[in-house]
Amino acid sequence: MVRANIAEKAQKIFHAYLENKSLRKTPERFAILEEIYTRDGHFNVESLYVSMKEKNYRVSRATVYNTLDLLVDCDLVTKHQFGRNLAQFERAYGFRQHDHLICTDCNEVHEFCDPRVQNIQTTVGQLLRFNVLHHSLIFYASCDRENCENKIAS
Amino acid sequence: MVRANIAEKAQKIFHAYLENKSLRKTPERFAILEEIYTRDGHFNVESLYVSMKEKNYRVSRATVYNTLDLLVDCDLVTKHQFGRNLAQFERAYGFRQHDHLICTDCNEVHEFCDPRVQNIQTTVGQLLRFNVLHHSLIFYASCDRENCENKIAS
DNA sequence: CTCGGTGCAAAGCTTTTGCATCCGC
DNA sequence: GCGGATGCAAAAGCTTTGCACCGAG
Repeated sequence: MVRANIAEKAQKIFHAYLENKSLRKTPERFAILEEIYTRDGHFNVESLYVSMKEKNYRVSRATVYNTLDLLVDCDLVTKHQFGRNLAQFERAYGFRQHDHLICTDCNEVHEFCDPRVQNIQTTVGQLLRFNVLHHSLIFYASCDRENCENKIAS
Repeated sequence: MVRANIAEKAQKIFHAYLENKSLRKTPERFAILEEIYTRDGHFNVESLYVSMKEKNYRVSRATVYNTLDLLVDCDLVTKHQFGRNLAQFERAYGFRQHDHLICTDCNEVHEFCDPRVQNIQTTVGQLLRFNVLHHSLIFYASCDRENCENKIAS
């Protein structure tokens, strides 16, 4: 599935979600979703807000926050709490589920996928008698500088 | 090892750390460490600050933040970023390494331990050629209310 | 005696909130 | 037209910073 189709499908999912929850299908909401699916990788509220402002789109931070909450709720966007006071987001639809490794030297964020995480999730859920909905796994690691540069380049 | 010994040992570790880094062994620093090892479970900066104020100990928030950074650096305290803008901390010395499951219904924090996390850490480290120092694994789960009450009681 | 560490308060940053206006339904 | 949604700006909440004073080495 190419990116254009993914973005299109995401719009349909969002439309259905809003319909189902009796929420209004405002142009701002769809514009924000489109902007997100046009971007690559991770982003934060401020960069998303600035991007839209640069395109002369009239939005407020409040609307961006509000819409992101909705998108997270309908699983089109994932929210991460990597740093101290900066929430990071990323697209969640049409992209393989993965976890993150953060370089403590250069702060680069790398992605990885290990099926065993799912197994642990199942085991722990049964053990504690909880229904695990989702998870966050972050590895904090160091690298020698040159190795790091390679990773960034790739 | 009983708690008193753990706290005592932690004080010695901190003393050695400060010595090694040529940092001053101020009474505030040791008072903060003691307060932490006296408490149970998780805490945040504000609650720690209030506790010390209630005991009529003269400290400032700035010093609490500063000291916590040092304690995290020498592995006596672990820092978590559970919620949006509230960093949580917990003692790290003399307590088994574990991960967390957070109930999305009542926000209770439960602990669990699964050795397979270590295996994944090793695998991913080798794969991405990083030296993984530590990790954060959080499961977000829901419970039926009654089950939740039991967990809180235990 | 020096200068790192502290207390206090102000500033900084991200996120939330109040209110008048706007527009989807 | 009604009531939810938006934009703007002010407020809130956690954390950091500037500065004068204090006290560990």
